[in-house]
Amino acid sequence: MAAALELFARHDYSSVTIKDIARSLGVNTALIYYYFDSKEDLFRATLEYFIQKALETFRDLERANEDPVKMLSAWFSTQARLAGEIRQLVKIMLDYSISGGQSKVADAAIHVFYQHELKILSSRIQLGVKKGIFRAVNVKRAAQLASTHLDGIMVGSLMHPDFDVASAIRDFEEVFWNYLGYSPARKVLLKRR
Amino acid sequence: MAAALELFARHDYSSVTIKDIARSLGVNTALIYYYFDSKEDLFRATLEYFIQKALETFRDLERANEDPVKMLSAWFSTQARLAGEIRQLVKIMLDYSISGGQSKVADAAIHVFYQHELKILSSRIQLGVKKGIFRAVNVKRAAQLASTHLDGIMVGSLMHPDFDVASAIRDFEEVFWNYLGYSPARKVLLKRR
Amino acid sequence: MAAALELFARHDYSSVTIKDIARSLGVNTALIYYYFDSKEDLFRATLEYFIQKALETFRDLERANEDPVKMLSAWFSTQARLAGEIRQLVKIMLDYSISGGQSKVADAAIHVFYQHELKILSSRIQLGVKKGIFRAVNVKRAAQLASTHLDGIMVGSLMHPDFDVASAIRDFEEVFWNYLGYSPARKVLLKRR
Amino acid sequence: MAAALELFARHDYSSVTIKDIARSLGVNTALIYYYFDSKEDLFRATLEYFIQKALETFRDLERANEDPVKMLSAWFSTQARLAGEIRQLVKIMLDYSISGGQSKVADAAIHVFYQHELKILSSRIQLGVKKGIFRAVNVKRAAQLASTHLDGIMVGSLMHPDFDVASAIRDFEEVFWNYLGYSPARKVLLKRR
DNA sequence: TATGAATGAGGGTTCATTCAT
DNA sequence: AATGAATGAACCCTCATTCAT
Repeated sequence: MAAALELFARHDYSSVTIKDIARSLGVNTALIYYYFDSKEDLFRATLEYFIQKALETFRDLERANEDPVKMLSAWFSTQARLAGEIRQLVKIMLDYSISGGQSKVADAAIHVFYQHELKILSSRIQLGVKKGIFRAVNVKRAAQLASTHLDGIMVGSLMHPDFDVASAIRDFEEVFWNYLGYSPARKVLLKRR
Repeated sequence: MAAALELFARHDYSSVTIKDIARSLGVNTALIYYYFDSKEDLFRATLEYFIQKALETFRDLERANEDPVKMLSAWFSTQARLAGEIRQLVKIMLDYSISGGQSKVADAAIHVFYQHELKILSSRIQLGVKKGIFRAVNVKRAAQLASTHLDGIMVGSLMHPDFDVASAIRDFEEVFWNYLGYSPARKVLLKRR
Repeated sequence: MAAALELFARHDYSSVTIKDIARSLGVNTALIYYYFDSKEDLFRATLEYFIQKALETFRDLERANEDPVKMLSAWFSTQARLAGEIRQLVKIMLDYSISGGQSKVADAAIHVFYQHELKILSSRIQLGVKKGIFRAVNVKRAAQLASTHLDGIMVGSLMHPDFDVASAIRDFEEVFWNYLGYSPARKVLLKRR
Repeated sequence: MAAALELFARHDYSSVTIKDIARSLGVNTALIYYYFDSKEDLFRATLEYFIQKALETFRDLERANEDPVKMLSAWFSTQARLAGEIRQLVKIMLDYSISGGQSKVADAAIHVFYQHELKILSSRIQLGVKKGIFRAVNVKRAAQLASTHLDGIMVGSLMHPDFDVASAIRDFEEVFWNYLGYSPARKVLLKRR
């Protein structure tokens, strides 16, 4: 599945052949069919697997950071650190969505993934609002905004080879803190190039 | 090219066959090759054509609105109004980028498209800053931010069937005005659901 | 379809490849798919086509011979003369039946074929009985008997390379006339080896 | 081999996979190769085994019935009783013959099977003729006739789902006794529906 | 005796593309 | 400008068979 992700993330679903995947693993084509029912099944399994992995990362983030500011901050830096992986995931989710996903399970996985992301962001923003750290924004809308923007960044990096993901995330982070009415520590801002 | 766009926007490049396109036009497959060198050529031509069309729209926007606030406002509402078309365009640009675009001309077209969008946004934001309507933000960064977010919205609407593009644009618009240190006219805010 | 029949009659359905058929025609494999939806479609079309052709032969037989004895006599000699073709047809009908035919149309064609054969035989036997040429046999049973035996002969010739179809038909013919209580012209019997 | 027969009799040789056979036995595919050299070897072995079994039945029949009428009568009723098994056997012999059997041993087995059947029938018909029970028919031809007709019946039951084997056998039996110039016991005829 | 994993060969099918008209 | 027919290459998938254990 890692090999499949690698390829599916670089080319579109139809361009990736089972032979490509097998070759990249140094195994026989037929072996793929020993483990997966079909190309689509492999794709779906890969999608689900890496969605689960990403969810895991999110959950860890949530568990490790009670404090809203710290948590959001960690979320941004995780997105920056794992930009490569996340871009891959976004890319194959896009591929799947575009080609008119057939699998209920994969549909659900994607949905759960975004719902979970929103939930994590919402809950901490909510907490921040309640604690008076943030101003009284519409919590759901704020979470959606962050999630959507990160998608935009991933897409930007897919389309423009010289897109600077790290900078883009920092820029948005600044806007987002500002939007929440929170002034982040100076050091973060000083770090800026 | 319109027929091609329609299909390329709904499925991925590889899934769309020349036969599909010919059938949707009620003509013979071979006829496509009378007008285009190859499938890729048709795709490229389609891409370029609709990029040009989009650029046209942008240019009209620019020409019609001298005032920064009006222009940005018009830009947002155009994005909302033409969301369907723009999403199609974003989608095939994504497809093209992902499959590792080979054509210099298409690459250039995509580049020009985004550069132009940034240029329009930048120039008016700059003007607003100079006029004292906006605070002294980093102009380029602000333009990039808006462009990126709109991409995120388009992608969101590609992936989530029930994604509310209009709302998402309005939400971001609010954040963006806020970021620019500008308080938009009341009516806009009152319209909010 | 003639080329397909030739091959389907010699080997089983699964053993015959589309490539074989294309090669035997000196055309490209893909061309087969220009005319037929699938291998199965080609098989079905072939089956139906040759069943129709066989029915035609039967109908001619019926039309040409009013007299019961002449008609049955002609039927036997036609079976002998066209043994090669009929064996092919029986063979692919067997193949189809065995592999659990899926097509309603083909099922119907086979059914119609046998029903028509029975109808022709029955009607003339009936006439013979009415005219007092034959004894009062159970008409349907007699027709079924002849039809079944001819199938047996075709199968025999499929299984045993040295099976003498002509003799077998003559032998059965004698038994059949005897069964109908009719004494055929001497010359027929004198022809015997 | 019983499992193989079951499958080979229901579908054609090529359609039955080793995996199918293994699965129907609840064992691993590779295990089949522990006992048989190849798929063809398994098929051949199965064929030979069930031919031997059928021969056994014939031999028993021969041994148990000295009297020609009783023996032939028993032969017919055995064919009716074991129609299911015999049809399976005929079917795979057909499959084998059609696909151009390669194995000398299997060829020989099929040949021996039919020769033996003919021998049994011939010898008893001969005896009946000598004893004056039957008229002076051509013994070989009479045996061949019965054998061929039974094949026809089996084929009929393969092709037509509602083919009534028992009736067909009874019908032919009547014709056959008539042909031999023998009037069977009344009870047999009365049994007719 | 039995299994899971692996392979090579090939089959059906599709599709971009071309050719003749 | 338009079409029907034809082709070559490739792709997904299956299957008999083998290997290591």
